[in-house]
Amino acid sequence: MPTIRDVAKAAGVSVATVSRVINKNEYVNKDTEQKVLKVMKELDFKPSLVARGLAGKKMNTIALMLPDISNPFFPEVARAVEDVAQQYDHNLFLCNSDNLEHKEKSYLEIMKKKNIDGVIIISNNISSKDLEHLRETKIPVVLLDRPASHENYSVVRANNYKGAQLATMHLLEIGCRKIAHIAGPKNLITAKERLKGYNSITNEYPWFEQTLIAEGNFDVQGGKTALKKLLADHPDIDGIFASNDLMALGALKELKKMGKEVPQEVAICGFDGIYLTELSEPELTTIQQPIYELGAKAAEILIKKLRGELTETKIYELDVQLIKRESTNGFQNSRQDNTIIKGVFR
Amino acid sequence: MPTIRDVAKAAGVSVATVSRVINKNEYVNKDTEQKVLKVMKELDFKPSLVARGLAGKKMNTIALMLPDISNPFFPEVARAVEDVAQQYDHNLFLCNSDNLEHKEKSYLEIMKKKNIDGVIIISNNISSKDLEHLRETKIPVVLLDRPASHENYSVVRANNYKGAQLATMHLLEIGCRKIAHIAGPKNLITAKERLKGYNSITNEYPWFEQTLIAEGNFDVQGGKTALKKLLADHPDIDGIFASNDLMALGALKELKKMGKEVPQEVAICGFDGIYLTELSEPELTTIQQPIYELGAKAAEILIKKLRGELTETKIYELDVQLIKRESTNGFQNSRQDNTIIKGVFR
DNA sequence: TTGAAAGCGGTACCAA
DNA sequence: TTGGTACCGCTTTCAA
Repeated sequence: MPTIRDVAKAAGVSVATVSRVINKNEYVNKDTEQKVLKVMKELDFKPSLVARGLAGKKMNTIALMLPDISNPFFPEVARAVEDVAQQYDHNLFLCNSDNLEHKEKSYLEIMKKKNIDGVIIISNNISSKDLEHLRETKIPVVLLDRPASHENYSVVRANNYKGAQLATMHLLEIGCRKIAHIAGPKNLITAKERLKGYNSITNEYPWFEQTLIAEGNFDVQGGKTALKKLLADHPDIDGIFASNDLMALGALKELKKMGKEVPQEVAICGFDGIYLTELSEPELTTIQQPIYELGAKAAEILIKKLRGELTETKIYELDVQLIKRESTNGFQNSRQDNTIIKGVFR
Repeated sequence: MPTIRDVAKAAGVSVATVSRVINKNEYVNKDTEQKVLKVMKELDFKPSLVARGLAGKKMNTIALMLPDISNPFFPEVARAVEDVAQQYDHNLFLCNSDNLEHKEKSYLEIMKKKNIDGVIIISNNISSKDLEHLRETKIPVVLLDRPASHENYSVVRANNYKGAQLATMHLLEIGCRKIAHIAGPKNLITAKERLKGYNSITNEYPWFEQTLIAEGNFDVQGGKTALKKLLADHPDIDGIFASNDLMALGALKELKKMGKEVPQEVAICGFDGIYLTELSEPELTTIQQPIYELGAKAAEILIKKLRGELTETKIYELDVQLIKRESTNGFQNSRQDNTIIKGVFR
């Protein structure tokens, strides 16, 4: 690989001049510029980004830290981040943390050592301390899907609370009269907010009790287990709002196995809007998060930050949307108390 | 961030000595070593990997180039690659190529400029020329899921031919008497091999004809479209082998919509063994590729190569496995010619 | 408008 | 066993 010196020599100019041509930010005589460009072509010169990085420039690399790329929610985020990064001539470092603090810390260290320009973090347990540590190094951070509590960082997230309300209200509106919730892990803010949204609606109903809430681990198995528990306690459940789609799909499977018809006997609604929800049978009603947009927004903000075009740190809350599909369409209300809901909603 | 010179000064030794302590490959006096280590702790010294890279060392970064991380097959590969990379203290560059040649080329250029140590490529159209170009730079390459034709590169792939045979034979064995194939894109070697495998079996049967093969685009929609075409031409199809799981799932959906019972009327088998196959209703019989292992193997080979521990370039063909599930379990053979198959298989 | 040269933060060779 | 220092390939003053 030819170096900048080779080019300079071949073009009969100084290294500095070649550098100027490369970076097009200082005046260079048109003729010399042409000459240099020509030589660069001929030699197939490719400037070393490593050397440039050492000389104080950005490496044009951002990192995306997430729990597990093989979990269906994240690939779409990653895709979005990479698309935007590419658009701005940046590359993507992928970090699977498994939500393990030591892996997260280790990655943060590596980012410093590799002069990563910025990082998008999706994590539940990054401590403020670690983030502060990162901040000393001036590496811009964007938090994805995280709480508002980190005042010092930009946060991109979806409106989980409202989404949960939409889901619960939808189940009520189609006639469900005993709606359970399969909640996510307590330590996840997103899960907590969805639970709150569910609570804010169901609280007002006489049939509501705490045992209508079961916790799952955001995966398919968690949904199955939670469903079994719920149905054991409350055989008359006729509506289920699961805190994410994977658990909803698990619950769906389990209901089938138990011989319950969905949606005729039990209606079910998920959260996230991952691709799988269109493939299940019946197709799953869900609260669609703008997954791609979340990633894209985070990437845009990050890149603007590290370009210095953006300094404010604020919260970007993206809107969610109810997608009605088969798993709630066709529910048969077999009870008499149709009127309860009306009193509440008007 | 403190530099190596800061450490040297604070410890009262030379830069060279500090470097020796860092790299532990030359003898250093125990006492000085301790002293230096202590100072490094105190100053929270983190050696710049960029500087090290410029000085001729490896960047400890490998790239994974694939069509689209949001396609369900790839995240698991990526996960495997990253796990192994991490194990060997390497990081992962993620490149979505969308199978677009210009994106692939552009990424290869960037890899050179960033001193990427090695790359795993999953692509259908990387030309040998591009690869040769990469080879000049001595960047080791491992091809994943690609043809044997690239004699100069290590290749990791699954036994597609055998897998297709397994699938087809399974359908025959459960009693199917007219088996169609939803093939993948003609330009994909994997798809071609699966088609060959299907052909090798069905060729021998009187009912076989070319119109029992329809081509899809390896996605859900492709499966739907292909199925409609097949059933229009051959309403009596009772078995379907799809070249990948997504198309099988699409076909499944479409069959449902048309009122055909799966597996009672039509049995169906996919290929890949992605996670989705366990979630569909009915659960999908499929040929399981060792997806994670494919990625892990590729990463291991690559890292061994760039460490110089491996120089031979060969083909690693991993075994596939038939996973029998509901989509073929319970097929009802309504015909009389049960005996045909027996003649062939014994 | 261009060139010379001092870094950037390490590695590694040569001496001592 | 250690220190001095050229060098990796580029950027960026400072002068010319």
